[in-house]
Amino acid sequence: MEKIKVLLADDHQIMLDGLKAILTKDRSLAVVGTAKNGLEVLEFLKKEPVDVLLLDLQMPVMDGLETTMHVKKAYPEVKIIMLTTNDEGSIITSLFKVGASGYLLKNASKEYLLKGIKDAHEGKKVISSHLAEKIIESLTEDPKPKEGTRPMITKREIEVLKLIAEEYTTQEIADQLFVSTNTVATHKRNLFVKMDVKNSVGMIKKAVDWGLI
Amino acid sequence: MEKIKVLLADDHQIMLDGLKAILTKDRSLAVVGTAKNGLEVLEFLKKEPVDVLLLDLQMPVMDGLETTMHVKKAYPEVKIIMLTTNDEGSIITSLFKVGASGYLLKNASKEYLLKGIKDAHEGKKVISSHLAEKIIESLTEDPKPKEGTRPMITKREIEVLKLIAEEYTTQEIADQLFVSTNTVATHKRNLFVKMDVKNSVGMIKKAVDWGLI
DNA sequence: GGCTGCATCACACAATTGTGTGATACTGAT
DNA sequence: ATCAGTATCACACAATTGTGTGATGCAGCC
Repeated sequence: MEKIKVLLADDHQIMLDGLKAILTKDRSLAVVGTAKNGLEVLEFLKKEPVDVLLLDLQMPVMDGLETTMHVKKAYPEVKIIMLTTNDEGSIITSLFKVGASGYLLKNASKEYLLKGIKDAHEGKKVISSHLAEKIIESLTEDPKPKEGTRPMITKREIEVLKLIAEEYTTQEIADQLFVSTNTVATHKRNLFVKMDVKNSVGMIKKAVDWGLI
Repeated sequence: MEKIKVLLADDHQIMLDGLKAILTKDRSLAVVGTAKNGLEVLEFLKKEPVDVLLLDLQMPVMDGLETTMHVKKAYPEVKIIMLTTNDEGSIITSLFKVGASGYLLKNASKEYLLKGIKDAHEGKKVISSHLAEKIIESLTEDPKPKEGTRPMITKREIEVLKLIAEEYTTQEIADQLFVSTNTVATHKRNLFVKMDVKNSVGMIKKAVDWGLI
């Protein structure tokens, strides 16, 4: 099988040497070059094809994120794995949005790194488990923590809410829930008060905002 | 050190036996009981404390998600790891929202499972790497791939649309735009047709979806 | 100069939504 | 046992929304 062509980019020479030492030990990989910043990466790509790009997030001149955007635009087939020391987390999602294939901590094990490169080359996304955790947490945490005391909305009210969002009339909702229109109207008015809105339109907007529907 | 008290819940006896066999081999864990559904889990918790709960997602009577909610409400300190055969992905986020600590595939390795239990016990979140990947992808994918085929909406209509979204009545909108209520009503009905909705609620939902407001 | 799309308005009427007020019954927690 | 919250319903009435139909003026376009 063809060797996977890897390009390394990091502003620290020691890091480059270390990575190179690790990667060249693996028969299926070939380190075809190194770069000290994003510009050098782009220069290199003009001359030679690359399969996987290992990119340090923190670099002078052109950092990892910016480099990723440029590279992905000009050479979409190149897989990019970002390396970082500290897991800032906040930029992770934007990183994947611009097309990165992976995001690993520099202290990842040798095996994990090698596996990551191969997985990325096959089109998979790779992340350190620490980072996975971080993402889950950011996914879990309420985007609006200001109103921790968000009014409590009951199960039945949610049902009504969802049906309203689906453009059903009060009558239709009543039929579906096997209750009278009066009941539905009551649920609605309670929702209006709880959510502090004037009408169904405001309610549905806020419900979307709150992730209720 | 105190052993980690683990409760297993799965509707298949074989699974319970298998898990028990694996877990009891680890000195730091103690399987304190098993349950066949969510109700049995709640029953057990009434009598005996548990550190970590291994929960099958698919169960009769009371499934994993529902059980998690109940358990977390009554015993918030209990860590819950969900086990599943197929990775549906869609419910992952809601799972973590209700307080689960982990989500693992049943075919996870023994080591991974044991590590997961210990990590969860320490308050970490654990997920199978497959699932992490899934999440990343769903996070990355563009939610609006077909913008071009949208009906053309005029400047004036957008103005009306935004004011509707802000809970103004037709009368108020007419006043703000210095036109008659009839005009506003006409804009509205044109919007209904163009956006293919039945009422203002549907319109605002779609408008949010389309990024119009 | 004619066509099309946009914005404007009118009038009438049906349908739906929103409000005020009060009532009953069940459940879970104190 | 009492109390708070939920869910249910009634009735009446005001306000608002949605619909059907038709009309005018104005711009930009071929």
